[in-house]
Amino acid sequence: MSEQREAGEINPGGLGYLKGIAIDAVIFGFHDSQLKVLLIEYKRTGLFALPGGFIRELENINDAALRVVSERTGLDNIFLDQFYIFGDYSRYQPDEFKKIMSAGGMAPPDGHWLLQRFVSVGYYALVDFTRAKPTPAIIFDSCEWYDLTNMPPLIQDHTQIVRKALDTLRAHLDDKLIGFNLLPEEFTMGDLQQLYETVLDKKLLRPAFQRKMLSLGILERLSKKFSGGAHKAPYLYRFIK
Amino acid sequence: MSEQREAGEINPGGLGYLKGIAIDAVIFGFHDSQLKVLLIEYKRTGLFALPGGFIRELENINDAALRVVSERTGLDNIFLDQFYIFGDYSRYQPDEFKKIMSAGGMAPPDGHWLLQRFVSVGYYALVDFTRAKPTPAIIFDSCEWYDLTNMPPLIQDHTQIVRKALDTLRAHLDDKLIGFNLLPEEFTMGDLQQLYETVLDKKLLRPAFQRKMLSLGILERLSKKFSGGAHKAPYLYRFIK
DNA sequence: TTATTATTGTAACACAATGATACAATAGTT
DNA sequence: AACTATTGTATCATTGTGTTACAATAATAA
Repeated sequence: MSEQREAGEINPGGLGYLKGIAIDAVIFGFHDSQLKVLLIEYKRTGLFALPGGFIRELENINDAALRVVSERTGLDNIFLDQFYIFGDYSRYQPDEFKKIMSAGGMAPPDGHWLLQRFVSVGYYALVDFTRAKPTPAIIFDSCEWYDLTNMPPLIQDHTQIVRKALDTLRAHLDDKLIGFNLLPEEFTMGDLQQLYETVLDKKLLRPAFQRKMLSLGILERLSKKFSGGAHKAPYLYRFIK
Repeated sequence: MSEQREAGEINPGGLGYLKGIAIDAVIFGFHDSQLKVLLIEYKRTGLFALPGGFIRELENINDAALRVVSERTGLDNIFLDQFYIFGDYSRYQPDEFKKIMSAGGMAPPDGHWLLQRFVSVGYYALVDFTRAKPTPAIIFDSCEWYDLTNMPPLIQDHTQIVRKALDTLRAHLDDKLIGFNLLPEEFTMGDLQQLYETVLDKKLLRPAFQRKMLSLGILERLSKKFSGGAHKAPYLYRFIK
């Protein structure tokens, strides 16, 4: 990241990047029975946004998205899925970006490539909260986790992008079996159920949930046990694949 | 379409269109127990491709896709869904497009905007085969239906785009109840089952299929009957919504 | 050591959904 | 009026899920 140009960095010339296309990443984490989203704050603006970036001229879009998520979380081998492209003309709000660039110490001319209309490719990522290391870029004041239920207002249509990402996550949670990407390597059945209940925002019946999960044949019981409170200790599980 | 510039038309200056982004539409039809795809053939090239187009500077991407499908089929109120954006660098094959433009009577300079790298937003449409009127643009030799199982080779990655569209259609057929968009207004339970069997490429049990469909409460029995062969006549149904 | 307590793992039953077979009800044809 | 192919649906078996119940712990307290 030292020599190489960062995705979040504003490149005055736009050299080396595709114009008119950006990537926005909804990076989900799970902690304390809460779904979290990683948000960045542009320097000296108080404006919050999804981590994003641009696509290099020789780069696949999916690789650019991996790069963006990797730069913000420090993680590789991430679950990442492209879920929608946001291409309404009404997204085009150059004033907001002008403010961001000005606060960043640039006086962008009106025809600047970053002030033209942009289309955003939306990706959502599922990461292990305990392993992610939120990392701001130079032009950010911060890069931190926020409760999904307690996000600050976001620039542009980023709030709707988060909303659509959540809808997609919910729809895919069961049939694509992607939930475990949000958990650490080892976890209890209770952890897994809490994750499902949080994502789907509804209570599930414990016996049915356990039966279903075990019947899928994707869980390895580690025969180890927890040491916790005054009660029977749960088994730890690991996803096999 | 006379005054207004067509989406399929090659615009030498690229004025009025977003650069670097195109739309490709996989337009599905259903006829004779076969899934059909609408393909165009570029003039004097023998090159087949998906109907596509570009996005006007003031146009929403979804509207551009509607326009493309409408121009090729003559239909409005179409079921249309954006399913993926194809953004690999390896898609960039300027020679193929150079050939198309040359055959169209243009000698494109090397820096021409249509010879730059493009990203394609993939849409799939479900239309009533009996109502669609395939309509070529000026630069096409033809615009016709092809059996999904018997398509000519397509330019670029268009065959993969069709493949991914079909995967998406299969995944959504049941849970989004979109199949009826491929049928005419009135149809028999047998028609509907044949459609499902063709799309999913597997046999279904007649009693179970009928029970399931009727239990959904989305079918209106028209109490009319067919006059066909030497057997009991089936009811006609219509989707209600 | 032995109760106590909270929680886990799973058995057991009810109910719903689906797979599969059977058969009566036709719309023609012979 | 008998025959034939197909439709509509009843029926039963099987599977999956919702729900209740309870034995098996892992600490803590007596």
